[in-house]
Amino acid sequence: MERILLIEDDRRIHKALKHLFEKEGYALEVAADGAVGLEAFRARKPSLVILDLTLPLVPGQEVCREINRQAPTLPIIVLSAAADELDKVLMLELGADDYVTKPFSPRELLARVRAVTRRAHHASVESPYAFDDVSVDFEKMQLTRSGKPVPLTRQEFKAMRYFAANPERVISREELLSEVWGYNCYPTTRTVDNHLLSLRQKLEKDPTHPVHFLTVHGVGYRFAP
Amino acid sequence: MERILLIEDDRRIHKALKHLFEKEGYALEVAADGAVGLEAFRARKPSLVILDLTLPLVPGQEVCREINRQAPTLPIIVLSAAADELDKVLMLELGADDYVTKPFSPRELLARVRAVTRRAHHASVESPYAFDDVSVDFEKMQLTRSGKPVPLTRQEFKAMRYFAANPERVISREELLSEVWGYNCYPTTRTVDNHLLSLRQKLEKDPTHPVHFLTVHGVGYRFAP
DNA sequence: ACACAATTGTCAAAACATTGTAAATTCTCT
DNA sequence: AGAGAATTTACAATGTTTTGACAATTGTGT
Repeated sequence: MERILLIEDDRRIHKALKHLFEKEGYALEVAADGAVGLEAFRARKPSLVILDLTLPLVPGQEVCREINRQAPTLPIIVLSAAADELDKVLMLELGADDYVTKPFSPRELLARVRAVTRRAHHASVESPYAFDDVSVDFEKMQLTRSGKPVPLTRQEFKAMRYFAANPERVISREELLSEVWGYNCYPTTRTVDNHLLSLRQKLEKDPTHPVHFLTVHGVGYRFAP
Repeated sequence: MERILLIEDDRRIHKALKHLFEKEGYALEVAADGAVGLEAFRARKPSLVILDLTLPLVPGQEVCREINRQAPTLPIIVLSAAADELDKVLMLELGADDYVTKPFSPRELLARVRAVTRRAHHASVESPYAFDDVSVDFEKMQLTRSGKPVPLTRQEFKAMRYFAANPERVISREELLSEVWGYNCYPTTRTVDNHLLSLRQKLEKDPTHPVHFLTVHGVGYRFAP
């Protein structure tokens, strides 16, 4: 999955972008200042960076130059306040691939991201998906079992989606934790089990003898459609 | 067919756009100044307006504001001579949906038109629209419930419209904010809840047990006609 | 087959997060 | 200035996730 690193201190922008980009299949990671941003860039190796110029501590220009030096091919989109009518040429020389002035619409930015990455958007598991008497519409976030709607919680849905995307493969708890729960989140392993429990109770005919959500002892779980 | 109203005094632009847009299946109507433009807007009910800022007689800003007031959901794309950032901010506040600076290529404008219409899902809500005992006329901005008129405010209307255009789909607060509230606007998410509250109170039989405006915990809202 | 260790299933309480709601405040038009 | 709308605030109500105890199960070495 495409990982985007957003280096920006305005939390409202985090919120505004987070949802849209995740809906469109990007993983958006956020860093609130330049130092954290550079660190995150090195640690997470994103496939694209969105960088605010007006950052606390380290100026955005520095960050831009540094990222560009370490990863010359990594696309960078720069955000700048409308006030500082900056030098576009200078930005491009620092390694930026495009720039957007605030205020901007999340969708405008998304369009630029698409343009810059120019990468086909693969619809991996997209709806509708079905197994047994269960059918899942990921787009609408609805799941029905023999026609009747079954409410799933957010985490259950995420887990279901991940299983659907990786059928028949054994998936470890650690993998589920990082893929479904997110990187910076380390709940007890019991958490995963409990969610599997709910999935079984909601989707298996006999929850104590699961047919679809199988456990592979000592390794993890396997989804058999 | 999608009807576009072009309010622009430069005849060369008329010519350049007319041909391309009609080839692409849009009906392009032209008004050469602001007064004629407003009249045409009222008479022809276009599904999108392309508006030049530097108009004779009535300034484009006025026209934009007026159109936005009468039809808050009608997409407006603004053309302006200079890349003046102040204008961009102002325009978006006046209700423009996108902004193209001259000189531009007709194809670029076409792309923006496509983007804006797709975003607005304009085609997918026919007016009058009806569900349950409610019927909505989005063009006249009127809503009746079992025949009796129910006054909705602007935001409520916009939200209603967005829900109607996206039935059954889970819509997050962020999506509502960026689609209904607009570009450079990041109100608290509680704002959305309060508007949902009003919609429920005005349109649900039992506002505390909504049937149409459902909440999907942890994700957002879903409209079920 | 047996005991033992490690892993997993299950439940319910606790911790946490999200949402509903009304009232207060700010904003925007007249 | 005043009315109505939009937004924020504050808190209550609700729903979800995590945790930890314990039971049940599986795997391993003898």
